Amino acid sequence: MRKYYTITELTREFGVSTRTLRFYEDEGLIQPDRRGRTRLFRSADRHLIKEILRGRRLGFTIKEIREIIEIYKGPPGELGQLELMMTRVAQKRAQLAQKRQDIEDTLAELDNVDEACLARLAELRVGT
Amino acid sequence: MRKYYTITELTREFGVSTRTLRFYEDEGLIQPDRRGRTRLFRSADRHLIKEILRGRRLGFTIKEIREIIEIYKGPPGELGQLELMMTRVAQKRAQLAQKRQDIEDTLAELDNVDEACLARLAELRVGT
DNA sequence: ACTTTCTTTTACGTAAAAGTCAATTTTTTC
DNA sequence: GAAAAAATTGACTTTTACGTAAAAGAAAGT
Repeated sequence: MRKYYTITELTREFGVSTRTLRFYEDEGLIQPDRRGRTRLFRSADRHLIKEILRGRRLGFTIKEIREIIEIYKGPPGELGQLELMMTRVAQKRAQLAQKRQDIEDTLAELDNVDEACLARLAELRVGT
Repeated sequence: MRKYYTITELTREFGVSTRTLRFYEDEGLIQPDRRGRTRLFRSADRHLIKEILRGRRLGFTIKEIREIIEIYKGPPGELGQLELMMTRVAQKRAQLAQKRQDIEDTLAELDNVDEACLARLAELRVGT
């Protein structure tokens, strides 16, 4: 485990710009250390960035991503808090289930297209 | 099967605004008929709207959604075309696979959170 | 016919999520 | 310790995906 990552190391690893990481910091999604004014990212930050980008790929907004991250941070002690948390988890799970269904549906349609293509290819080979 | 849907029927069914549907028309994603200047949507359009919204939920851009739709429209005859098409299908499939993986990963993390919550709840019941 | 409710076009506005540019530090390297 | 390379901040711009408002043309109920 390394101690710190520089900003450019991470931009290269994840294919994002420094502006993007700075933006995520402004949004409170990550809190890199500072040495003077220079940002020093720990592996916790690196992991968070991974999660942010995952959320982004899934079409979650920054706000939604923040919600998810706050869930991870989360389980404090109190009972009411815990119930709230579990409600949130259930909501996110539902959103993800919807997305998964959307993916299955889309894949199914692509399967059809693929089959149609293959059928047409077969016809061509026989010589329509 | 009904012949036509009005724009507001569809906005209500899908929970989108008229502006949104007109925007999709401007973008060439749907092509409703016209009686005079009034739009008349057929079930083909209705189906396309479903697909557009599915893509939207998955975080695809309009451009990407258009690509998918054009794939569906597609299999013309020619060989080169078919190969291109199958390449595109493969690409979309890869994107969807990535998203699916992202979903599984996120769900796994939510499972952890859930377990942590349950464990803490159990502690509380015993009386920490 | 009259009012109400829809619908259309045109055009400007906006929020989210960065990109870009410029002007400084800061850090690194020789 | 000076020059080069990397990082920072702040401001402005851009793109996407619509929102909103205005003005006017149809449709439908009464």
